[in-house]
Amino acid sequence: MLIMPELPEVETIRRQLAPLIQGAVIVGADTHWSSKFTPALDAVGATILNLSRRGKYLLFELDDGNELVAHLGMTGAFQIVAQHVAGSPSCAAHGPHTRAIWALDDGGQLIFRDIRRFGRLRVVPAGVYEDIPTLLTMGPEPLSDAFSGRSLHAALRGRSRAIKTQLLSQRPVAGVGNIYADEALFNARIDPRAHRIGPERCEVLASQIKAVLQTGIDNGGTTLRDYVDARGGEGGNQHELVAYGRAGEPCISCGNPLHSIVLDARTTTFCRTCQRR
DNA sequence: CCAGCAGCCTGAAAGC
DNA sequence: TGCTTTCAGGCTGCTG
Repeated sequence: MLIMPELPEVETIRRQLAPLIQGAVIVGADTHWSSKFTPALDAVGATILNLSRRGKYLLFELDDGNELVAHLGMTGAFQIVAQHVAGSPSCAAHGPHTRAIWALDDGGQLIFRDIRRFGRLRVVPAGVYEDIPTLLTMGPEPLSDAFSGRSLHAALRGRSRAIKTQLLSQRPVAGVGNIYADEALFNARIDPRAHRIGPERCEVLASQIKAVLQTGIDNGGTTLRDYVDARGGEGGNQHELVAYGRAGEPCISCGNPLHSIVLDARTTTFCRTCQRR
């Protein structure tokens, strides 16, 4: 499975998973040996009260005052195995890419798979993110009123890096990754390498960030290759993409071929004609 | 404080 | 055909 979980994909997983695990007691666990995943063992004994999201992070609220913080990295995915499974939970029993498994009191199991192991699991006191710098310094939720053209412009002030790099840093706004950054910048007609964005263009960009993320959620996320969500289904947002993954194909606005560059080690697709610095 | 960048990973695709 | 190389990229942690 290849997935690229940005805010819409994580939100889709959250909505599907939440009703299946709320109120469940974690009665056992097993993890991959890496310290990226072993902290999952610390959740054993707790009850899952709620599942929320901050940017691209999933937050499992536990009844002992702690929080299980999950980041899906590039290829992470959650799945519920509903049928009763006898014996201790075992990652090895669920294929080569299972990195964590939690046994629930109803006999089911919550499974975290992650082929490339870019994901990470941690248990921290609720809301205490001192050891998770990206979460600690994360900007406002893009679909909240706290994020606006004004807040974006203020966040960019005094920074010198390219606008796309800023967006991916999670600091001006939470949850934007490579796909939706390219889409929003295309729709806002802003060159991803632009360094200075005035108040008016920040208004347009903020509006487009909200729009592409909301559309992504409405479509159940973007499916690349054989990505599947928590239900094993696939999203439909890939059919809406106008920039990401379309290098060499005609711009939907001017018809010229879209251009591809590498910006901060990330593939970046944009229109040289329509998008201005 | 900020900018820049190597490193982490593995399967798919491309190259030879 | 089969082996090797390249590519994908969110975040962390180090250096300057």
